[in-house]
Amino acid sequence: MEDNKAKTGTSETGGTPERKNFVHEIVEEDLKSKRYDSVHTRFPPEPNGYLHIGHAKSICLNFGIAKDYKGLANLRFDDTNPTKEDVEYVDSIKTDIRWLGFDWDDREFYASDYFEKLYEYAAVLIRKGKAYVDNLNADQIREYRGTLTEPGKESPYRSRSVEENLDLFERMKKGEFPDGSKTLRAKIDMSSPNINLRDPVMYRILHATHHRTGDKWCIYPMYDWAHGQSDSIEGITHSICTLEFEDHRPLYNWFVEQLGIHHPRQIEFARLNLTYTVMSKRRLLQLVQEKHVDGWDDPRMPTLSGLRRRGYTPESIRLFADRIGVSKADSVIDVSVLEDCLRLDLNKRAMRAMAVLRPLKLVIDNYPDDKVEELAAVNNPENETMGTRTVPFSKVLYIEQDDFRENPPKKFFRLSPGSEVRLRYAYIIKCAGVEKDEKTGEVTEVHCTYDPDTRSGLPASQRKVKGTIHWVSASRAIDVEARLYDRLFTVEDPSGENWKSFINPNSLEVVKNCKAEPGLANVKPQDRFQFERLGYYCVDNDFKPGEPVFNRAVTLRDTWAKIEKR
RNA sequence: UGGGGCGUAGCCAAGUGGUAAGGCAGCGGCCUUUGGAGCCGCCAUUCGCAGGUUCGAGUCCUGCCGCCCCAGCCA
Repeated sequence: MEDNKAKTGTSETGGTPERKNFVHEIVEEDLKSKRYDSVHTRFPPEPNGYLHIGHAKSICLNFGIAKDYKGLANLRFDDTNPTKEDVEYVDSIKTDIRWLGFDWDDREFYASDYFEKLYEYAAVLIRKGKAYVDNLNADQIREYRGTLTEPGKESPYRSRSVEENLDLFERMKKGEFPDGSKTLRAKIDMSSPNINLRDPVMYRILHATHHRTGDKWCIYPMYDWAHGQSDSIEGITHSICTLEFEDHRPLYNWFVEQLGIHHPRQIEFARLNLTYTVMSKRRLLQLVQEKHVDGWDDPRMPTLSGLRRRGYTPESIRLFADRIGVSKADSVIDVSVLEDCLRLDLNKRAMRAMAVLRPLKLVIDNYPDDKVEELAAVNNPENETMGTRTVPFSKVLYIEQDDFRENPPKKFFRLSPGSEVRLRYAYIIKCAGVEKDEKTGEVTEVHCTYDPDTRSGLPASQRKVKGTIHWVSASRAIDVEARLYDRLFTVEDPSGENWKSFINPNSLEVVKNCKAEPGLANVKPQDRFQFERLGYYCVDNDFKPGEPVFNRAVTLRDTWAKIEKR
C-alpha cells in the first residue's frame, strides 16, 4: 500500500478547512458556545457491503472535520443485523478507509461491543415505564401503526406492568421465544405525526449467529435503538449522517434524554449521487451476484475497491470530495467531475509511456535495416525531477491505426499520404505510400521517409509540424493487454425499477496484443502510467507474467474526437 | 390529503440586508514535440413563482408551486 496519508480532511494543506460547508459552521458554533469543548466524529458503516464513492464523501467529511478541529474520529461498525453482515465486509471496509488515507488509531468499535450496555439501557426504559414487550406480530404492528395521514392505535400489550415487561424481556434474551413472536418497543406516541415516534421497535428476536458475538444473543437491537446510544457511549459530539435520518432525530433525542446520557448533535447532509452509475448497496450487490460485473472490485464499479483497481488515487478521490461540497440539497454529480480530479492528479505524477493500442505497421524506407537508436524521452513534462528514459527506435514501427487516414478529413493533423508528422521524441517523417490488403482494401502498412536531421534535440527538429504521434519499435515492443472501460450504464440516471435494462453492454472492451515500449515489461499491479495521447492506465492485479494488463482509468481530453464528431 | 427536508447556470456550489465566488461541462482563442497539460476570454440583469417590508432583498415576511424522504421485527 502506498503512503498516502491525508494531510487534512477537507483541505490538503492543513489548518482550517479550505472550503467550509454548513457542517463546519455548526461545529464551529458548538465549539464557540461551549456546547462541546472538543470534536469527536465517527464513520459508522454497516458491514453488509463494500464501501463506495458515496461513503468516501462521508469518510472525508467525518475524518476531515476531526482533523480540522483537532478532534478524533472513530470507526464504528453498525453491526446490528447478523443476517446481512459478514467479516469479509469489515475487512474490506478497513482496507478501503486506510487506502483513502484515514486512520482511526485504536478506536475501532462495533455496535455489538455495546449489546450488553444497550440491554441495560433498555431495562432502564422499561423501569421508567417507557418501553414494553409487545406480542403483536410484524403484520399486526404494521396495521396498528396507522398511515401517513391517520394516527396509529395502541397495542393491547402496551400497558403491561414493569415487572412483567422486565420478566418477558429477560426471557426474550434467554431464548424462550421464537423469532418474530415478541418485540421490545419504546412507549412514545402512537398518534405522532412522525411515524418514527409511534412506539418504534427496539429489539427483535433473531436466532442468528453474529459475526462477532456468535450465538451469545438471540435478541438484536434495531438500528434506531443502537445507533444513537452507540454515539453517546463513544462521546460523539457531531453525529453526521444522511438526509433520510432527519426525522429519526427526534427519536434519537428522546432516547438519550430518557436515559440522561451524553447527547450528540446529529447533522444530516445529502448523500452523493453520480451520473451513469448506481450507488445503493442493494443494487451494487445485485450487480455482483448476478454477474453483471466481475465482483465488488470490478473497475467499472463505483466502489472504492473498484475505483482503486481502475486506477483512481486516494488523492483524486479526496479532491473530488472537496470539490463537490456538502449540502442538504439532493444532487447528482456529473461523473466528469470525478474524472477531472483523476486527470489533475495523475497529470502531475504519472510516468509517461508510449503504447499503441491498435497497431499499424510503419516502415521508414530510408532508415538502415538493423539500426536501433535509444532515444531520450521525458518521463513527465510536468515534473522535471522525474527525469528521462530511453526508448528504442528502429526501421519498423507501430503507430496507432487512428493516426493514419488515407483520405484525411479537414483539420486532421496526423499521418496521411504525402503529409508530414513528428514521431514523438524521434524524427519528422513523411508518408510515401501505403500497402493494402488486396481483398479488403484495408491499409496494412504505411511507408515513410525520415529526415535524419530532425531527430529530437537537433536544430532541425525545431521545425513546426502540425502533428505529433506516438509509436513503438516493432522489434522491441512488448505485448500488453488493455482493458478499456466505459460507463456502466447507458443513461445518466439509471434509477427506477427497470434500472438493469440500462446496463451498458459495451462497458468493457478488451484489447489484446497492444504494443508497448519495452520498459513496461516489469510493471507491478497498481502502477499507473499515462500512455501518451491516450489516457491514464493502471496495471491490473490479475495477469500472467510477461503480458501485463492495463486498465484504462480515464482517457485524456480528446479535442480531436470532439471536432470530428461535429 | 400527516410529518420532515430541499429549490442560486446544463451539473455541483458559495453567498449570513449593500448590488450573484469557484469547480465541472460547453463555446471561442493563445500556446504546445502529447489535438495532453497550461493560459486567456465567454457562459445567471437574476436566485422556483407571486406579493410585501426596506434607500436597498438570493438573503427578512406572507402566500403559492415543484422535488425528495418517512407507514421494515433493514440500516
